[in-house]
Amino acid sequence: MNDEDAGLRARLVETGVELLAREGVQALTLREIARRAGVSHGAPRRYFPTHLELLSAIARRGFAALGARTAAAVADGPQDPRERLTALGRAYLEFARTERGMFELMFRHDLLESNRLGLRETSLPLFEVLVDLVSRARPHGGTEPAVAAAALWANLHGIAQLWSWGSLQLAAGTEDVEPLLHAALDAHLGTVQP
Amino acid sequence: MNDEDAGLRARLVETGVELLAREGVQALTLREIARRAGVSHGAPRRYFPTHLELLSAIARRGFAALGARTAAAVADGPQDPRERLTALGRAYLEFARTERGMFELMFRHDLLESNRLGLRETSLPLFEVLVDLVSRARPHGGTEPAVAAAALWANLHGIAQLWSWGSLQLAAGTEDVEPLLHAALDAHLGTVQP
DNA sequence: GGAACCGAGTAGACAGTGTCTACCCTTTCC
DNA sequence: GGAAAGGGTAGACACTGTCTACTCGGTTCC
Repeated sequence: MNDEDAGLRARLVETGVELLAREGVQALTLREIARRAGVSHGAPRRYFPTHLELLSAIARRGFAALGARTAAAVADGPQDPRERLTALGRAYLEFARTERGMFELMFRHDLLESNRLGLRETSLPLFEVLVDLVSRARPHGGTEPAVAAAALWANLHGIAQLWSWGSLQLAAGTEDVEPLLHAALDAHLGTVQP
Repeated sequence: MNDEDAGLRARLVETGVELLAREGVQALTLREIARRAGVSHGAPRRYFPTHLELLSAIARRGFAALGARTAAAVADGPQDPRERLTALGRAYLEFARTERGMFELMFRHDLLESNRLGLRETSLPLFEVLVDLVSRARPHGGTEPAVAAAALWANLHGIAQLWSWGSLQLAAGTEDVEPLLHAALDAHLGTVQP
């Protein structure tokens, strides 16, 4: 009882994150999380009145991680906005690939609707970075920057989503997601004509 | 028992489709479907060994409907490939909006993984139409047609997905999805410079 | 210092779920 | 006419999420 005790609340979320990574989203039972955290099945109820609220807390960790990872990718690379967008997109797709269960949980409709996710706080920063980069990479664009950024985001998300279940690689006829990423970036930012 | 009797199998799927449209995906319990179909909870087991297989059969109806609707939209309009792609995209988004529950069910990961969906048969035709239209609307494109079509599809799908839970309209600052559709089409097909 | 209280976790109940198994009932076949 | 078999019933089982009564260790009163 020394390792990051900090109350049961945090331990439950932590346990959930690990369980999710290890065994997938269908393993995220309220009782199973409680079991792994070493408490009775009624204990979580004090902190999370319902199962969905616990899942939302876990998903929020995912949004934070995704935001941090994409932000790091953007900060690391060179300054060229297009390069940064490439890094951002790659990080997004990489997250969806490696953190499959988390990514699936994050975008579950029943979670998003009963919105205790606080998306406004957790994912708007990421989006603002995106708007900034897009408007700098595409200075003479016709469509409004926010709309263009939203369209690009949707493209990244769609690629991540469809890629994760293999139908897209079948359609595109490639085993690598990189061509799709570049196709999306070329499309939304304009191909540099040599 | 005259109304489209045709065996319990079809009736279960039909009941599931209606229940899904009326009450959403969380209402699609095996027992509830059986109840509404007027049989005992063990009856479906003869035709669908597991709950997932019944859900897959229902989802397959969704893919068929989506394919039919987009095909009709493409066939109806004018011949210009870009106009047809606009109609296709609009039909796709409209389907996601009006058939929310079905759309959600169709792209559930646990369904897609244990793949009894037969996606190769149900959604590849739609994709081939897409490839054809894209290559005609974008005759001098740099990227391979299949990849470009896949990227566009992913964009449509991402817009549908993100739009359906309201974060995208918040981000893009619009209540209408049409600007996003046009942004995506402009991006992937190239803006016609006047 | 003892009593009242209160936060935190336990344990059992309850309805509902998916799956499995034993049991009917009707129809068909020979 | 009796056997066989397909198609549906009904009950059991383990499991889930939620609710409620309870316990137990500390803290706070007076």
